[in-house]
Amino acid sequence: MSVAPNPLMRKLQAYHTLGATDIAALEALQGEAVTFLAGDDIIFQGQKRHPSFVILRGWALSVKHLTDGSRPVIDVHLPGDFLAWRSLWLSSADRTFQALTKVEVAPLKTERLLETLYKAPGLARALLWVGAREEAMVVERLVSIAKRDATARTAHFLLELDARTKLIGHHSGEGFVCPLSQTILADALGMTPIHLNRVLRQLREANLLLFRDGHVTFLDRERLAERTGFDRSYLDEFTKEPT
Amino acid sequence: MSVAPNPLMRKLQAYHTLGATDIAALEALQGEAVTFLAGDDIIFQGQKRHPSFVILRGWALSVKHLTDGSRPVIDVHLPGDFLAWRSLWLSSADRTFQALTKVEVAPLKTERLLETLYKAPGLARALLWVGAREEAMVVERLVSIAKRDATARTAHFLLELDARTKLIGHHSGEGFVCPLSQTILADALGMTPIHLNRVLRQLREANLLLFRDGHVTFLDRERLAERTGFDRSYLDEFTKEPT
DNA sequence: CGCGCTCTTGACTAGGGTCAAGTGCAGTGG
DNA sequence: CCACTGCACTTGACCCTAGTCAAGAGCGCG
Repeated sequence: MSVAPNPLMRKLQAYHTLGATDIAALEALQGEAVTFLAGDDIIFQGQKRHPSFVILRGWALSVKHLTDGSRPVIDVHLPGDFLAWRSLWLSSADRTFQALTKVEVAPLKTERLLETLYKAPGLARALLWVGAREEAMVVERLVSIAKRDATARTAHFLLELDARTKLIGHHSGEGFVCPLSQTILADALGMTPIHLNRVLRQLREANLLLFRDGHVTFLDRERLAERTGFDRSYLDEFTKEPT
Repeated sequence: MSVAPNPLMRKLQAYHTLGATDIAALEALQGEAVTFLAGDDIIFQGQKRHPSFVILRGWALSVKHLTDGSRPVIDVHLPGDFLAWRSLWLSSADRTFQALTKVEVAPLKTERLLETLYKAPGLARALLWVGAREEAMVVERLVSIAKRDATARTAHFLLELDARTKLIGHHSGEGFVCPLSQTILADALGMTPIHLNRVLRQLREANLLLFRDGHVTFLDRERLAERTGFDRSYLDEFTKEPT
């Protein structure tokens, strides 16, 4: 598996053509890289005037602290993803971002953001696209948890990660490296690790996919998509050229 | 119940002070009002180069068409809310927006958006806040469906609508006018209308809230929040002054 | 008057949660 | 080298929340 030198650039370029101005503006937005170890909090819920980052290497999670003490997983974040850029405009961070693996991130210099975007409209368009795509993913997960059963939900999420890792080049063709434990994956899918384990066994026994030793391997994407009602058009949003 | 003349302005001003430039820019963004009747599609899923609107009067829904033919409700939209502004940057609308009641909307003129925001930074800040707040609500609903039981979920959603209607002045102090049918509300909460009906009965018999004749009336917000594990700090995000 | 829609309630069922026990392995210290 | 601990994973048995099926009431409307 080859690792792209710059996942963010790769992701943006997969969809929009960036000019020299845009690329320079994007690079000027990023500060010096910082490293967090697995388990570290990168930004914590309630933090005021928190920074925002873009992930260079490694995976992160966002979790939400509830009053009952539980910490459900909201999302997973891959290289090339932004962390907490929305909540920059709230009074404080609305969730905690933590390193899932060792993670390298670059802080975003957002003081002159509006000016930067005005002067680099190609970059602006690409970033607005990223924002819209993120919302589409959250909405898709909402639908997934509300309407689909545990098996379809699991398959759907793993197929989404399949597309996301492809987009940044972290993909082998057969599958991808996935540092999520079953416990965390179950949490992100709104079910118990015990039940996820049963679902994964069924998928494995049906020769649809393997989730093992930190690798997800698809044995039959077609049948998987069909059996779990996976909506192809939803993935197209990620790759299709806009009008 | 009094209806504010301009719900959007009221919502933005509740949080940010807008200068004359910002207000002029906001008004210049809006085109001439259009009316849709209850049940009409305002923007449909898959529509390319779709418009975006701000709601002046009435309630709207966004629903997602799935391959199995079902149409789960993603969100409800109140006066002062934007419709489909995120998906402007995708190749097509990712969901259908439909009028729940008779709805009056103003189209947004987004051609010169970046320039407008650059020249009216106060407005930019307010709109970024709106976007962040919307994401926070979707995330909250995700958590709700994933982690909370039917009763807590219902109470949580109605308390959220309570806060939203207050913000735009569509509120009586005791409760608010709610044109949602039990069928639609159940759909938005990821449960069956039958079960929602049972939940509402329990809440009514416990003297916590009434949902009747298109009105939601809170009998005991304190006890409701406590019994259902409602997170107060989540609501603060909507009203607290930022740093 | 009858159709259709929302709401209501009851009886039954099943998907997935809870509880419990056990395996395998990596790290740590004796 | 071998306990010992902790964590991730696995599986079985049982149970409960919420879905499904069914029937009926109330009401607006052509």
